[in-house]
Amino acid sequence: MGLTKSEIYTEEQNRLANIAKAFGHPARVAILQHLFKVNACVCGDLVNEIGLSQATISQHLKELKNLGLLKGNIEGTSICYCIDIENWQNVSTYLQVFLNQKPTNLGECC
Amino acid sequence: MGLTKSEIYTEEQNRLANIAKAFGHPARVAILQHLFKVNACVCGDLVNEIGLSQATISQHLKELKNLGLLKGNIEGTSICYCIDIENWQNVSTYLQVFLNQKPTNLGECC
DNA sequence: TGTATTCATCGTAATATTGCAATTAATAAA
DNA sequence: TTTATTAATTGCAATATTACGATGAATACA
Repeated sequence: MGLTKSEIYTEEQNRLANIAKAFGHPARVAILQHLFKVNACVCGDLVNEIGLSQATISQHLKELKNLGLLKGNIEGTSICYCIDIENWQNVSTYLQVFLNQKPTNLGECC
Repeated sequence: MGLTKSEIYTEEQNRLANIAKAFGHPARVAILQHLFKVNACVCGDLVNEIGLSQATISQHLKELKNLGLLKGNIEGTSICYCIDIENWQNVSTYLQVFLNQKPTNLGECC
């Protein structure tokens, strides 16, 4: 039905999936990479840097902000975006614990 | 238009996004967690373990296989799935390089 | 040879996501 | 005040994803 049944999963499973989903689009990867490089960037610069419309960039920024990965300072009519390093590390670590898990016992069949 | 414009992104950006997308659904997180725990598991067990139909589980397994995260051995009428540890580590490391990047210069505004 | 079991695939329906044009809101500058 | 600039929001269209029932393919067992 296209509707993810979030209620049958654990908190951790839903949180991991939500975090991963934020990185699951090349536009958001590109935005994050650019912000890491310049570490201070207004929305308009991102529109020029990446080949998408201002409206679309704004939507992707919103998703990244919802996860707490970005923070922004208002500078006149523009907003300067940066990576929220502290939160980035929290989110990043949470995902990396999952990525670094090992099998509890060696496989007997494969 | 609902169509991701992959051609405007770098190889790396597309690859990172594809990897992240595989982890971007709680059912796939749950499947991977279970496989890590028991390290050998047929599809039917996953259907019981997770509350989804056999058809849906099979679809999710396909996506994980496409990324090379799983390998399977045929055992009679059933298939035994395991984590492909070597490939898991390749994929995992690729994503973690991205997650562990640092800003090149300190932000001046945020 | 059936029959049962197990997983894959197909068809479908519904929700989610992506992308953009148009509009709105807010501030700066004239 | 008016105009310009910048970003957010809204509304729409199209593609993508999720989920399941039905069906198909392959093997084990009788």
